Amino acid sequence: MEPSLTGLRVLREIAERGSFTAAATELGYTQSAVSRQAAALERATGQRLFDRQAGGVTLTAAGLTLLRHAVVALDAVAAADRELKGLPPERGTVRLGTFPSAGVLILPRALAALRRTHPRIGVTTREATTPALVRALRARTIDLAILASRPPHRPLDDQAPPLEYLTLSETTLLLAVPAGSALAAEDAVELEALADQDWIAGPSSAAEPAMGVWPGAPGRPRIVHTARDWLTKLHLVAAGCGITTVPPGLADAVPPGVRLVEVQGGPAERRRVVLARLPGPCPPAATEIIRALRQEAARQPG
Amino acid sequence: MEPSLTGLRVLREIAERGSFTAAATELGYTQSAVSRQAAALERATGQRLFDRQAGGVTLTAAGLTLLRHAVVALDAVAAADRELKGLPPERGTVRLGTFPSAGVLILPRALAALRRTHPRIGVTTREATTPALVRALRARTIDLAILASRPPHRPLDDQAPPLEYLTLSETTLLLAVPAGSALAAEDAVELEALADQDWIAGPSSAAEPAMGVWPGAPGRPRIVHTARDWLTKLHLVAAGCGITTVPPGLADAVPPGVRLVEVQGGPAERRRVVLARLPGPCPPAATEIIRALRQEAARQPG
DNA sequence: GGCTGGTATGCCTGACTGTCATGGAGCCCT
DNA sequence: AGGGCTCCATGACAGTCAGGCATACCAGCC
Repeated sequence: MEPSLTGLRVLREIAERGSFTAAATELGYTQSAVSRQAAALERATGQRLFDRQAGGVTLTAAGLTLLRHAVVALDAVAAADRELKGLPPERGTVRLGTFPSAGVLILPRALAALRRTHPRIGVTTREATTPALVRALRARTIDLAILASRPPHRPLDDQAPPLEYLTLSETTLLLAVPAGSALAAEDAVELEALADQDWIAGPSSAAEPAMGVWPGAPGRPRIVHTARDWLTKLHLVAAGCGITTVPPGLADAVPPGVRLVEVQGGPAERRRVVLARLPGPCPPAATEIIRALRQEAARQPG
Repeated sequence: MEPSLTGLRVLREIAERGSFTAAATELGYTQSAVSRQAAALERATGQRLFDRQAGGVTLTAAGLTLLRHAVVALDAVAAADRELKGLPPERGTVRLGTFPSAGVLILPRALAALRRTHPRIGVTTREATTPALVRALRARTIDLAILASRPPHRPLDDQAPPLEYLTLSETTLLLAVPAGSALAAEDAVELEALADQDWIAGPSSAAEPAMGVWPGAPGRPRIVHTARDWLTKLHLVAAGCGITTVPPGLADAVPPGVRLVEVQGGPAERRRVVLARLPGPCPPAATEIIRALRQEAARQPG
């Protein structure tokens, strides 16, 4: 037997989403259909391709090799489709994945600079969580990923081949407080002052410590709002609804009524913005984007 | 809708065989199945892919572009299959197609030389008719083809992109006669002496003038034997059953009882041995084979 | 005008690929 | 420890599709 094209597409989606169910909803299938397709693939290849663990699925080594070839095949039929429709053959466009807050300042500036110097290079971007971006890199659905990393800066997965990382900038975390509040009186506040505060956090996932709350703040954080969007969070802060953490890259973008202060007395909260890609030859369009991103990152030091 | 993998495989086979029926028998299908697959492909792409003419099928421009991508996809899944089975990933092996008599001397010597200088390069060969080889080149089922060409040396098909040709050697035809016969008395015979002779021809096809009979020989040739195999033909000559034409490359291989003579008085019968390939980058293994073939061709001048 | 290549198509069956509904295994939180 | 959640597997079923078979059709050729 032989793997089918839809089987390969399902494989790619599973690799990218990290779970059968997510892949199913993404493809418009039922979870059971995806499960069957996965089983059919394993039957066709005669090997275990998926590591079913609680909470998701990762690809085995065999699954990764099949994925590598599957991407080639799927891209070929997609290219055929485009070419037969008379569309240009997708030349030189780079697919970029970013973690949510990268899209606020670094990315648009770098892209604007790139468009000035290399107007022919096409870029598409996609926002997603860090693990989703890592999976998308491995599924070759994106070419480059801008990720956030906190110490200790470990590799983001342990699959082979290891990803290549390039640090764009290294920053320290800031605290956004309402302009009129007591916390805004000085340029820096003490860690102890953060006890008994209302916090505005990001979408809280069970695994990660809630983004937006200062790590190591004393006491139990009282999360009163959660919002994905930076602008929402900052306006909540301006409205006096709470405080939250922000990367310094946003310094130029804070609305009136919000003040950014440093936090003293705890361990320095250093974050890295990291560019990740699969090892291997780098197409020229991608190197140009990397250059533009590094230049822009250097321009606004953390 | 989307073309299926089997559809693409059928497309490749049609391109290579030049007819639905031939593709069907090759794939173990019925002709009707192939016809339906072809129709499904055209439905999926929304374009006419095949030019149905009497006596066979050629690909349209759209068919050729689809074929180009189809080959990539099919190779990808084949490579995945190999790799998952633990086989080496088919690196550097070149698929060579030859016309029947190339296999006698040029090819084995060139391959022997190549194995001495580059033992790592793998070569597979396949013998077929000239049009089949041209189609196989276009279907990317072979990488290189050794073809025979007679004047006027036109391109062997009119599809795009045009094939690249490289003349390996240019020879003049010889006549194989029984050693004891009257024709063997001199080094050369007159064209008129070829009237009223028994001829040993190749498999006669309706389209081509029978191979083996001297072109322009006076009178109607009397074909008493037909044989594909060179050794068979030469032994028939040795047995006095008739005479036939041979390329001079076989000079070293004639069995006792056979003499090779030239023919005077007619137009020179010049043949070329031509190496053909699709335009585009040439993998290093292929260039090595080309080098070996040219070297061997130069060693035994026609 | 029959014959010999070739392709297209109506009819049928078996397989496959989906959905629906249900069951079972971990993990987390209380 | 147990309830609840999220995940994957699987039995039953239906619609579709891809094959085979038989036949019709078409063009060139003797």
